[in-house]
Amino acid sequence: MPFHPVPRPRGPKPSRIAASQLLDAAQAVFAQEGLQAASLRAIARKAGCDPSLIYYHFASKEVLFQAVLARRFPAVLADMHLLADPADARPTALRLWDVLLIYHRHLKDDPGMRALIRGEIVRGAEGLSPLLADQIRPLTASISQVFAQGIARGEVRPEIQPMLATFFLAKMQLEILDVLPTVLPVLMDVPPEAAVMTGMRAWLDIFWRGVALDPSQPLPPLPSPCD
Amino acid sequence: MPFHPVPRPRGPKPSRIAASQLLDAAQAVFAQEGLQAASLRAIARKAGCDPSLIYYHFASKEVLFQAVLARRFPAVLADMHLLADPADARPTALRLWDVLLIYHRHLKDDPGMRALIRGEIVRGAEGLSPLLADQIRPLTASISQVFAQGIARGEVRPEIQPMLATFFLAKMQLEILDVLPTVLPVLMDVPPEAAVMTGMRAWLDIFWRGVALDPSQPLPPLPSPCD
DNA sequence: CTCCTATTTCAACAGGTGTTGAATAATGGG
DNA sequence: CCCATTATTCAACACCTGTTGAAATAGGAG
Repeated sequence: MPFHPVPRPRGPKPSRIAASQLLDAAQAVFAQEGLQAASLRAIARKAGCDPSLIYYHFASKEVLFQAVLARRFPAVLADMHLLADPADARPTALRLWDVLLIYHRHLKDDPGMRALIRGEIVRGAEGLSPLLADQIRPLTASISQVFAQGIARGEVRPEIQPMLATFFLAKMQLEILDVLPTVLPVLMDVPPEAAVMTGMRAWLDIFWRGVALDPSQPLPPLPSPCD
Repeated sequence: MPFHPVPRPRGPKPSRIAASQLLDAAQAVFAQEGLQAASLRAIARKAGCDPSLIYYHFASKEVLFQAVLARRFPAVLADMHLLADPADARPTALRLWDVLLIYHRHLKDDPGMRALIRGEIVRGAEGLSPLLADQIRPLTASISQVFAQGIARGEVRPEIQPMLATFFLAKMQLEILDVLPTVLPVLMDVPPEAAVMTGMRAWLDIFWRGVALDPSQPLPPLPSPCD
């Protein structure tokens, strides 16, 4: 004889769980575990619902993952697209600084998203790359245009491959954002709260000299994001 | 009534499986799947034995993984230590290229190892497992010495912080090794088998110009690892 | 030949995984 | 008030995981 001590009520709870809440939970778990290791049960637990509910909103784990990405990317993409405007006559170094700032602005409050992007990029091409690639491609294209325009304006060495330079600049930015606050205070005499800005400037300082047609010219003054 | 069609013989096979063979198989599987995703059954299958046999030689999956690492790390450390010899009078750019080559030589076949190092570094300085920290610290110290010697010899800009430069150089190297073969063929017209070398050279080209006292001087010819 | 020990396998455990189909409850419209 | 739709849960499936205890075997020692 089966014993059901407290047959909890089925059906919708008083407070419904919106798809956005599921996305929040999914993002958090995906960020910590990665796509492969993250379990739907853990996501459901975090969202406070049954794993099956996920299948009501999303066709599969993979679709859920893609939905998490699709929620954040358009805003970053829009900013980056704006930056690539050919009419923008500011020095290329300054525009590249803006690239870093855009990354920082959109991802600083979202360590989950950073870990997610980083993890999935690193985790290898086979499984998930196609999903992520479709979102990332237009983004890197915009940055690449800034380099191409820099070459045309005689500010960037013509041997520089815009796409490759984009890859180096963006990848490093993505990788160091998380660790700067813990690493920089150890490496240099920098308080943790200033570590991100200091580290980003130091990185652009080296990178820009490596890419500029005239590296003897110092970086222009770089505005802080609060300006 | 259970039916045992062919009760295969138990006991040792004609050719015994040494612990080193298990380590080989484990390394191969860990390399392809990573620590978490690799299954003992897959390792056993590769080694041609039963999963239980692993427990005869190693206490757990984690112990097996550590044994795989312990086999690799000392060699990297020794190479890097040799490179930091102050008597080494070669151009600093060439020595930095050697840093990249050492990383590449020792880690190219071992994404599991790379993933572990990367993960531990991201997790922050204090969270680093003591075993790994003790092995990484002298490694970064060696690279840092090369930068310091470069400054002393008037080849590297004196403003460059050796530890910070080490951080940028080594972190990027660690991060791009995995993705170059899949990313570079897309970004540039480079076949996958040449992607790693091409990408490493391009990265050092930019980085060295960013760090050098006289960036107008081009990189010296960089030997391939086969030389 | 006999026994012992090191090595190897088998079978099972307890738990986790993505996924599905049916059942159920709340909600809103007619 | 009823009824259809929507949101949610339950229970189960088939499979995979790390791990363990006992059984079995081969080879060498006596």
